[in-house]
Amino acid sequence: MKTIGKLAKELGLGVETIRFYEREGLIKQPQKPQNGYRVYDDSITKQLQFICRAKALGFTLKEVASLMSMGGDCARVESLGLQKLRIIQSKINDLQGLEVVIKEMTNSCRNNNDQSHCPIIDSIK
Amino acid sequence: MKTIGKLAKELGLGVETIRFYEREGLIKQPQKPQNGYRVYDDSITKQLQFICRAKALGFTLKEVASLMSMGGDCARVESLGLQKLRIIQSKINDLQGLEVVIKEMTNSCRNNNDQSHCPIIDSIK
DNA sequence: GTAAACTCCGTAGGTAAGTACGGAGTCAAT
DNA sequence: ATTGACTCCGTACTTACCTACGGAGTTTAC
Repeated sequence: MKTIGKLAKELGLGVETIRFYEREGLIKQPQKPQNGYRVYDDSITKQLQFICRAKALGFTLKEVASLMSMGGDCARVESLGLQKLRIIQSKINDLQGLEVVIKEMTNSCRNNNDQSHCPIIDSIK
Repeated sequence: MKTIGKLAKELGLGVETIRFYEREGLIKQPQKPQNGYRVYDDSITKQLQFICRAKALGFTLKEVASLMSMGGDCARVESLGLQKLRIIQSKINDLQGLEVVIKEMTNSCRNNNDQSHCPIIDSIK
């Protein structure tokens, strides 16, 4: 049993962030004793770790909420995962395209001897 | 010479977006004749295309403003480019990591026969 | 026993890059 | 001459995800 500050510290989150997740319906407000302070047990830690991991995997908070509400509906979870996968793959593609373009640009810059203007600026114009 | 609506249409931008870029200092407010309407010549088209291209390369509007103010300082432009390149490469890395994890997760889902719970949800818990 | 640290709540602010609104003036076509 | 489209301006709203503030009550450490 711990209070919100300890929980936050334990997970590397801000107190406000935990309250925010509660407001957003990602976690439930725990029982509060006489003094009005939130008191958490260990199950909340798992839930918050779930949220953090899913976030790290690129899911938005809304999607995390969906995932959590799906319980164990494997087909639906899988479909959300596949959808994320497609998005991630297309992002990778885009970024690799950018990588090539920017590499070319900085190379042309490196080889430029004319101080009066820059091939990147010129080419982008 | 064209008014803001035509310019916007020509570039596929919104009128408000052009006004926004003006407010942000990316482009200058053009001369306005008696009626108060903005009137643009062709040089603005190049500037806005520059902005759009740089944005497509992953530069933020602030960075675009920097680039534009650098004139032809090749070394500085190159350094901004290389910095972007590093960011892009690390993003690609991260996303490829995610790709692997999500692939594994959806695969385990696909092979799951137990309807009562989902390996993705289980593993993330 | 008192000062520091913690918690409560609701609301406001911040970021990035726009997008929308409202009321007023202006221009083009019929 | 009137309708509809266009423009002006400043401000507020949007999305996603927090972060900060203010003022009050509570707990902990010395």
